[in-house]
Amino acid sequence: MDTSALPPKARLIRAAAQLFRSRGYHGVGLNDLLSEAAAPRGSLYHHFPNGKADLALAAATWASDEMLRVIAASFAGAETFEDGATTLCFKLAKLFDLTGQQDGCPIGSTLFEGPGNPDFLRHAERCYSGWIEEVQDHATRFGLEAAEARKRAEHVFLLIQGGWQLARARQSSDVLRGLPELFCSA
Amino acid sequence: MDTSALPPKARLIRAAAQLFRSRGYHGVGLNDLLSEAAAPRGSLYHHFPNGKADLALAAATWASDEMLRVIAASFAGAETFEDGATTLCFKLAKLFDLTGQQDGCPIGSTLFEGPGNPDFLRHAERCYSGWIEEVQDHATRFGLEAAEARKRAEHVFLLIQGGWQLARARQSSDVLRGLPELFCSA
DNA sequence: CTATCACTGGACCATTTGGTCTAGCTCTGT
DNA sequence: ACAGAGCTAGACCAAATGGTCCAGTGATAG
Repeated sequence: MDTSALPPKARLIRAAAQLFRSRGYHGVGLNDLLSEAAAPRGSLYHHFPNGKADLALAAATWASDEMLRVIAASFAGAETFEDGATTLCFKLAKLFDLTGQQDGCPIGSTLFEGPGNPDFLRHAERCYSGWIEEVQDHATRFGLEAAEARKRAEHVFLLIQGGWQLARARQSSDVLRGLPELFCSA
Repeated sequence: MDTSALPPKARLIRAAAQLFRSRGYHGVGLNDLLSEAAAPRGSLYHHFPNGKADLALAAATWASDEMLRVIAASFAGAETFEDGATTLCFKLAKLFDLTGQQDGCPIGSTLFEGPGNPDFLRHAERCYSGWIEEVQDHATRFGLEAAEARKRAEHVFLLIQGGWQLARARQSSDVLRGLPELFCSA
């Protein structure tokens, strides 16, 4: 992805999302961040007055929105709920391979570390809820009753989260590709 | 847990396991670590020549062994596989509550950050494999055929991993307690 | 043309980071 | 009693960290 044409703020967000996802919030220094984004220090603190923390929140939001788009795209051409969820798993597997096979959930990696920062956890909760609701909406669209739809959506969410974790440890996207077998038999 | 009577090496490992689990590898400084363990710097580098990295590996091993014990205990008095797995989820929910409702998987939090360190990922993979095999063994013990046992074990593992993540974001152990509903209907 | 403004560039700073080193302590076995 | 290993204590260090500050720059509005 060539980001050199984007305005600095967007470059910062993308660089942050990418780096945090693979090394975690505390694992990324401002120097890494700024050189990756090819932006000077001043820009960061102009666009994000609270510095690293603000940037992390923005990066998480951006990554979360991307994820929503992936979910929507997966279910767009689906015939059934299982069909859409399966496509989603395969898309994520492909993404996992593209990003070097060692990135976890963009939200978790970015936000699960600021101990004294309740904003981080609250934001993570909001992102995750958004994902689950998006999947749930597609489930109801396929005719599932509300409670059942929620259950199926959470099931898929949990499997994907777990799958990311295991895929990371194994450095293999096969885990993600094997997920459909688990929620289809249900 | 009173660790003041333990030898310094054990105190370091326990403190490391606890701190890494809630703040991640890079989120914990040596100062935090040493003051939590009430051990001087010299001890750390005597017992763990490679410093923080060695300690993290040791802490992960220790945490992984604890987890194996929890799994074994959960299945010990179980009548069926689902029974044991359910007990496991409830035990983990309790543990989650006890540790302040914001700790994730001890392995993931500790080992998924050292970017240039392949040992970390390999070690994580070994720990996870150990957990899955332990669950799988109990599944076969209850009469499940090998392939089916592995599938069920992986399913439970993935749900628990995902559950940890979501529980952390929601700061609620209810997610963990709701997992049995998902693997029992399968 | 010029005043204003959002933005950039980078020098600079206090603090913290992970890590080294060595003097001395405390156990052991003889 | 003594030697020597095993271990502890903490002073010390270079490098990196997140953050501040302000002089400039370029575009836009009057």
